[in-house]
Amino acid sequence: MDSSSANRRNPIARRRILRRELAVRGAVSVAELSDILGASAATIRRDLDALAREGVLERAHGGAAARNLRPAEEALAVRERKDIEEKQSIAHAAAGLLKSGDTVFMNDGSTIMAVARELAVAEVELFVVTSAVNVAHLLAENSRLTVCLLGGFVRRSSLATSGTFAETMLEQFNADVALLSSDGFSLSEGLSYANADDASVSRKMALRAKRCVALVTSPKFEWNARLTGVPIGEVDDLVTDAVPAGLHEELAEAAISVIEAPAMRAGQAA
Amino acid sequence: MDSSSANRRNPIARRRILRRELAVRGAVSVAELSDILGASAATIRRDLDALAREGVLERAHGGAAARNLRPAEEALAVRERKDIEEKQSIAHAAAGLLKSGDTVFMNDGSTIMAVARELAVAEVELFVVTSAVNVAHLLAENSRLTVCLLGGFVRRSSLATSGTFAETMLEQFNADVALLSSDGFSLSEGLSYANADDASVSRKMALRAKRCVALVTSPKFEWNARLTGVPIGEVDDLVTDAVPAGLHEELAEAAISVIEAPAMRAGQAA
DNA sequence: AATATTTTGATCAACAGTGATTGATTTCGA
DNA sequence: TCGAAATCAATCACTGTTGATCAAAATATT
Repeated sequence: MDSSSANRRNPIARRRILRRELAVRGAVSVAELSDILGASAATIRRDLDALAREGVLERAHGGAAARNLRPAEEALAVRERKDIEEKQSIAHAAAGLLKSGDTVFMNDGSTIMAVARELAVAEVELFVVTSAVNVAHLLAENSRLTVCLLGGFVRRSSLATSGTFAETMLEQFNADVALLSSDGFSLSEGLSYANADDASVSRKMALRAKRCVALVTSPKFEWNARLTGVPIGEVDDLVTDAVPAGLHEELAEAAISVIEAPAMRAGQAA
Repeated sequence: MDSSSANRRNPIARRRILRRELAVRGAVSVAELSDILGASAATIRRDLDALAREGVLERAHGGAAARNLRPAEEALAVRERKDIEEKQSIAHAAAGLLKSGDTVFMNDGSTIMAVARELAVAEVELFVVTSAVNVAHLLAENSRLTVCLLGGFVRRSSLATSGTFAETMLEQFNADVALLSSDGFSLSEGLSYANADDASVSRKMALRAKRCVALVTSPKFEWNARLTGVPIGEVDDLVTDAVPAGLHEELAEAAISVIEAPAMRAGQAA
């Protein structure tokens, strides 16, 4: 009724109806749509292909299905996929800094998750304190590692715990190393975060660890996220895939030792 | 209703329903799916094979089992698969006891994980406090649920947190309902556990909740595990697939209300 | 008004998804 | 351990879908 009245209309209107129809029904067939919208199958197919390119839906033989990855899951999945190579080499280098017996803080984020994957196959024995549920989930399966998970509310977007519980608990630990990722990094603001909980937990980790190692992928350089978490003075080491030109000297002045681990696209050394 | 309306449709929609079915039930048979989805067994088999290649599930003769569990920890996976139908119907019944706004304690174990799967697709809004990392991991993705994870050491065998941290934290909550699984159940010893941490956390949950609901699969009846966790007096409700003959009266005397949710092997009501 | 650009619908050969059939394989109960 | 029943992989024919191409129509541009 509603839809048929808007038949013979322009592409934008048609696609809007199409999207709504898809949202309501979850999945639609080309034939149905052609019927509802009064357009030929060819047109519908073109629409669907376009919307698929936009990522709104998933094409299938005979029709399409709405993309309902849960928002959180999708966001995480996308983040996981970004700059994978860079994150992996950073993670590998960072894991190399740890030695058996160390107590390690790890906050959350896709770079940290990459470190966790490294640790899962490494041979060091560690005591790991983390706020990331997925990191704990992965590492707890390993007998070489003792995993302590900070308690508190689990945030949907990042699957990390936060809040008073987490911070109070954190205050009872003293770590050798804190491995910290962030949303932004600059010499003026240090490690910055889009989320207040992340910022707060990360700062506390930095303060309570002897050595603070920042894991920063190159796109994050010279970018300040909303909140400053760890001031630059707290940072001892910086692990990154590539340091922007001109930053080397300033980092040296700030007494930050830099470990460069360039991403290896194809081949890689053992 | 939900599934049948989207029947005879495109592959993606079908596979999505299939995945959801799998997520909720933990395991599915080709015959059931063929019935539910209105597709031939050949098609279902092709779907399952495809999803198995994606690593979503594990193929088996006659059906498939969910595999959202980590690749490791075989023991957990095995326990997960034991008495699946019983656990599912218990989980379904237990989930039905909860109403929006409730604060719920959940300990850990495969039965509890089954409840989590139910809650993931249910429509209640809850505040969930749990010691199980995998439960938190699953539920945190859901916007209807606020998840609070107890902190502390993550045990490898069960992927649950325990220790002083967890217990101290637990003491700050007051719940409406505690959903508790156990390793053994008897009228003399109540809920018993093989692990001291489990016993201790569960007891504390029972004490701090207005209503204590025990989830017990029938093989656990009249079996006392090493440690008593929750004394029988604390138990208000018992959800189980089948109560052994003769136990009904004694349970009534102990003022425990029994909810029997027999396992459904093949057909199931919508 | 004339022309360029985009959108649309029709046609058709190639193709993918489905269900049925078959004979091999596995599972389960006796 | 054996045999019956269920499940499987492989194959085939059928149907509906696809993408490409092209001409007509609608729309925008000059």
